[in-house]
Amino acid sequence: MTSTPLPDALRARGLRMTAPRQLVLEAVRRLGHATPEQLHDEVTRTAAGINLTTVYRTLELFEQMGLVTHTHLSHGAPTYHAADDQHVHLVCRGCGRVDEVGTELLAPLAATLADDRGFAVDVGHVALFGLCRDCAGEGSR
Amino acid sequence: MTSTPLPDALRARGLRMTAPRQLVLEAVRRLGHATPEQLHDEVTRTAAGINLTTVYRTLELFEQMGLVTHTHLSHGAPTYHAADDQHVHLVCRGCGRVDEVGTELLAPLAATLADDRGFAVDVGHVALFGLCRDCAGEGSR
DNA sequence: CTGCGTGCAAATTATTTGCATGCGC
DNA sequence: GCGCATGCAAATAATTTGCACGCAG
Repeated sequence: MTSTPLPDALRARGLRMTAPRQLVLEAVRRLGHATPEQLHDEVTRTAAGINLTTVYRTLELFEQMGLVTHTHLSHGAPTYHAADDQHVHLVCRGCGRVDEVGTELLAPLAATLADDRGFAVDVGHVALFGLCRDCAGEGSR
Repeated sequence: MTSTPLPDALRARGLRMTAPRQLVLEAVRRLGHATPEQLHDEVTRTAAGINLTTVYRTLELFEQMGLVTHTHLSHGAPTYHAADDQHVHLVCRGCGRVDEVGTELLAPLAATLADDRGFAVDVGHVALFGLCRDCAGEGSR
């Protein structure tokens, strides 16, 4: 199920398989999308010895390796998620709720941009801001 | 050209028209999109006495008033731009260049999301990440 | 005159970095 | 055993806040 075997991915680069790395990746996959701090919390729940610093370093490493990506959802909270879990984020500016939709919705737009401007949109990195059904309703109050 | 008269907008809320506010708004409009620090630089070029703090406070105020909005373009750099200058940002992850396209490209997508999920996308707040024509070319090197 | 808005400096939060030790290979 | 990765603590960057004065209304 876990599409990318971590040990292999690391070995392929002459890097090492360690507990913190394993745990951080699992946390990323489990939480779906989370800030470095939230990930640290989650990891700490299992292994108390993990340092926030290590989470940052590990995330940076994983990002270079293409295992995770990060996006800015709300106000300056960088959010990490597994690269093999591609989806578009719908961030509600009213209630802060983050919803997800498949990337296929962006396909037409991506095609247009590629054709028109030669710009290759990274569809796994998209966050759209707006108002969800509930908050849009309240807005008309 | 300046579609919203600042003094009026401020007075309408019982707020005051001051030099810093005038300057910050002008800077936002002139730069198109910029970080708080860049705006501070720009403002300082004209009036040396303006404090970074004031820029932050003024931007926050303007945002509440709906005069400017902010988006996160690259890695955690909040970028402000005038609300009446709506466009979609195309951020190249290769060279960092920020391009702009009209919001009309998002219309079909926005319609689909509204119809499908009841989510009202704020099209003036969208940033799409990816690779521009130049960087996509180098990628195949 | 009356308070809002500003400048200044300090506080707070988020993130990065250096160094010595431990562990994977 | 060798060197990468980690933990710890301190450094740095980014943003916010408190207070007293000056200026807009």
